[in-house]
Amino acid sequence: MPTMAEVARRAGVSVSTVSHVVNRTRFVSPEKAQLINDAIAAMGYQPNELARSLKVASTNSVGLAISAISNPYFTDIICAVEAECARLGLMVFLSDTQEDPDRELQVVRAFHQRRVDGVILAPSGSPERAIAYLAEKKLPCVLIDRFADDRFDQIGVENETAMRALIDHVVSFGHRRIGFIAGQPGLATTRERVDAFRASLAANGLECLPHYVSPENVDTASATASTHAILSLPAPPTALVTGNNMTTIGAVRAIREKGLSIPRDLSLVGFDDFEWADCFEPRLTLVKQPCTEIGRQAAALLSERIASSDAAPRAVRLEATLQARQSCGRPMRARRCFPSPAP
Amino acid sequence: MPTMAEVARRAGVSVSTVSHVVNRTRFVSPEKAQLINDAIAAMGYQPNELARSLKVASTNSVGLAISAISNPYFTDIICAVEAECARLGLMVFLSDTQEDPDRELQVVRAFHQRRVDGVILAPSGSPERAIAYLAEKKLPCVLIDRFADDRFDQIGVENETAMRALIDHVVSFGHRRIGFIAGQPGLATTRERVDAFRASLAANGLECLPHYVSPENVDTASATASTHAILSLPAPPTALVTGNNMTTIGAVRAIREKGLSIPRDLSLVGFDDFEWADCFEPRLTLVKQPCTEIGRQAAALLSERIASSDAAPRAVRLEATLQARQSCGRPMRARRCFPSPAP
DNA sequence: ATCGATTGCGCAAACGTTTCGATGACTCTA
DNA sequence: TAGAGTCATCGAAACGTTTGCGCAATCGAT
Repeated sequence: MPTMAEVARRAGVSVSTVSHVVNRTRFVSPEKAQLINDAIAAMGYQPNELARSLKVASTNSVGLAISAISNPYFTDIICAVEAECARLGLMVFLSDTQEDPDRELQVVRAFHQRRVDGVILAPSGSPERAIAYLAEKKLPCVLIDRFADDRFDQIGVENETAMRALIDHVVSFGHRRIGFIAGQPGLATTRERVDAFRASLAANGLECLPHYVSPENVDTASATASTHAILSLPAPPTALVTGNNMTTIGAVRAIREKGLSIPRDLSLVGFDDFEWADCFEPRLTLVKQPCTEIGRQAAALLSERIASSDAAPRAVRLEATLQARQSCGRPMRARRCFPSPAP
Repeated sequence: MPTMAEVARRAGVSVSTVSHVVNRTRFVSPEKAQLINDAIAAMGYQPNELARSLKVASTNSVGLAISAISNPYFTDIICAVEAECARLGLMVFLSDTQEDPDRELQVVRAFHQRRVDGVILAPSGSPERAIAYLAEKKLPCVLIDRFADDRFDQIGVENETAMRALIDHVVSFGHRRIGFIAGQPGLATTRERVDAFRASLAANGLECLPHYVSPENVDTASATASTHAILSLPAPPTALVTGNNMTTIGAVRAIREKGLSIPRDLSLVGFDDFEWADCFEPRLTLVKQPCTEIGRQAAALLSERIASSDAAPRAVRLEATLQARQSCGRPMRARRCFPSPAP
């Protein structure tokens, strides 16, 4: 593998001159420049970014630590982060923390050892140790999905208003008994949505029955089980809200297994829209998060943070929008006594 | 940021001794080791992996260049690659080539400049330049999705047998007019599946009508258009085969727009199963690719290649399995004259 | 012709590791 | 007690860059 020194020798100049033509960092006479460029081409020289990084103490790379890469919700985010980073000339290290705080710390540490310029973290359920590490090492970092540590930049979505829109939508059809299949325990997002669920119910003058909310569902299977449990209640809900894409799948499976039809027997709405949603039968009413924008802004925020590490941390909240489709109808019992829903 | 030298000074030893305790690469007396470890803990020392890599000429990192990260087909592959690499102690750089040969070359070059130990490449439609670069620089590399360059390790799936299974399945229901909505032009996979489609039809004694196959669909929108075109033929097919997940979505949309019902009016089967497939109505009959296994083996293959770069290249073909569900029925016209399909 | 400015380039010291060879301080054998 | 042999440690030379400093040559002005 040719080095600058070899290029310099071949071109009959010093390494510093080679460096300066490679980086266009100082004027070099056209003849020498030509010589050098010829030598570079002839030898197929490629600068060693490691050596450069070591010297200038900056790697032009960032670490992207995701709590569960396989979750389709993160796919678009990862994609957008990568795209924006590419635009900014940054390479991205991708790692899956698997919702495991130990692994999360390990990943952040590995990023640091490779001297990434910054980290984008979608925190696990208990990210304290990783967060503390990042803070201690003063590593530029932005948190995705929001986390209440105001020492860091954060980007997430307006869960309260989105949930409120969802509940208002459901209530407008006449539902009064509404269940909630929440997502992964521990996640800030889950907590926020549970709280918002209660608050939205209250805002509509509805009470939140404890066994109508299933607060901890780690995967589709547990969501299926929780849905079964809720639907087996003596007085089951007439509408179900799901906390994320996993729980939506789980709920759909349970409803199908019970032989119920959406929205005739039961209404179903939830969080996390996805590309195929309009191919479902019925088409699912879901809250769509601006994943691409989240990813893009996360990268942009990080890059600004890297540039000026002392600026005040910023928390960005993006708006999620309700994709009203056809999985919410009027409740069974209410069919005859309620008017048509508001448009 | 503390360095080895500072740790050494604090512990009252030489840097080489520190290096040896950090890497457990030589015996050091317990007392000194203790001193050193204390110093490391006290200063929060983290080894600079850049310097290490520069010295030992190995970065313990690999580049993963994907032609389209956002394609859900690749999500599981990326996830599996990351998991296996993590197990092997490798960090992964992720980049999206966006199906663009220029960008692909650029990405591979960036990987090389960062001196990755190897590259996993899901090639674009015309990957020649990137491939040539990899070969010239002798960068260890494994190709995902197979590509006919036997200088490299390759991993992909048995498209011929999978397509054959699909066609046999459809034919067993009595279909004789079968259309094909193929995927992205230029991809080896697309070519293989088109060929296999023709061959499988022939094997069933069926002719392949030219306007029944739509060979170039870059995204869901073009697949929708192609499907519309095929279904508007004077004698349209009674069954449609789709070449990948994108074209499946596109086809479903077109069929829905035309007001047709699956499988009553038209049967639909295709490539690329996905987690939600069983939530569709009707549940879609699809070929499921062993994505996780592809990713895992890609990483494993690469790691072996890195270890011994002179071994003969290997091509691994994994089997794809037909997930027979409910989107294939008997053709309209044949309803009355065909027996029930084979089980 | 002489003198400062300017211009184009080379030298060499970092950056933070790894690792080879060298160096004492021991212990053991004769 | 001298010499060989261990043993634990140290010093210093790499690895491939960047970049501050300085030097010779050229230039325009006096």
